[in-house]
Amino acid sequence: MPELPEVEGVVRQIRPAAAGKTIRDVFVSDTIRLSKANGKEAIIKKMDADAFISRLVGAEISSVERRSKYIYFTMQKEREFLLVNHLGMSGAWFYVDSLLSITEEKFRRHVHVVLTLDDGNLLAYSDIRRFGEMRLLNGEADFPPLLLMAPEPFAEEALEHFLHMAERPKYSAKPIKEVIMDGQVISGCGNIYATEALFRMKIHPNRAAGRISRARKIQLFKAVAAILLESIDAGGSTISDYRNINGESGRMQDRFGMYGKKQCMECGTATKSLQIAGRTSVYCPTCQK
DNA sequence: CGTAATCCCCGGCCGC
DNA sequence: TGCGGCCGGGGATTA
Repeated sequence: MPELPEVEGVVRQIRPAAAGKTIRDVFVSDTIRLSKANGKEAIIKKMDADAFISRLVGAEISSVERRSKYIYFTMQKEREFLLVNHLGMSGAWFYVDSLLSITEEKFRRHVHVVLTLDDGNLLAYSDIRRFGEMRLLNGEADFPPLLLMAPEPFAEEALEHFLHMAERPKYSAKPIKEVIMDGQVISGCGNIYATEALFRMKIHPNRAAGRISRARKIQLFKAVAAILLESIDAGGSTISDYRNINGESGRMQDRFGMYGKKQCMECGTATKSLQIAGRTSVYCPTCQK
């Protein structure tokens, strides 16, 4: 499940492959077409497959950037527009000369969008569970949730934003884990990195945000940002379906102290898990208070 | 208008 | 081998 570090890795690989290239052709899978014909919003949002294709064909990809867990492809055609992609649970990009070059069958058989570039290669989007999204926008304002995202966690104003948001009344009674996973509070921190940051800080995931001192909140925010950076350096985490565009796995999962663990890596106590905001939250009942 | 709860998009995977 | 149930990011919808 790609979070900020995984998306960053993908963007760093897509950028040199895609930037400056022009899209010659676009393929959308029959699965997506059928799903949309049945009234579902499968991957391609708010637009039918043919409109999606005709808007993209002939566009030049002028830049590829990450914003939170989203990938922004800036396109130039008659006018500038954006292709905004979220990888959801299982989205993955491949830059290949042929779909047959995607060696892992479970990725190859779930390729749903293919951009044929003017260098003859393909940018293929695979999404096993189809929780990913693609939107064509004239700007962020066309999709208001983008405007509400917290600043990038490494931006100077991110800490102040975090404190301001986390101290709002609506968050004070909520479990701290739910608060740091809220994209309007911190960008890009999902279940994995929230779990790890709380473990490092020895904070119980269910502790009410309002019952954590400002000093501890500052430390917690810094722990989240540090772990995200560490993971970027390690090539991200590979949990189930994440691959980078070369089909490679990351290494950050080898450094987890808590996520997916049966025993605490610090004290050996059996870990516990509970549901917070609908997500499994693992913690050490001895270390985390 | 803001907030909270529920629904939904899916197939790999696990346990029986 | 078959099959039911679980899991989850986050927007949309409903209350």
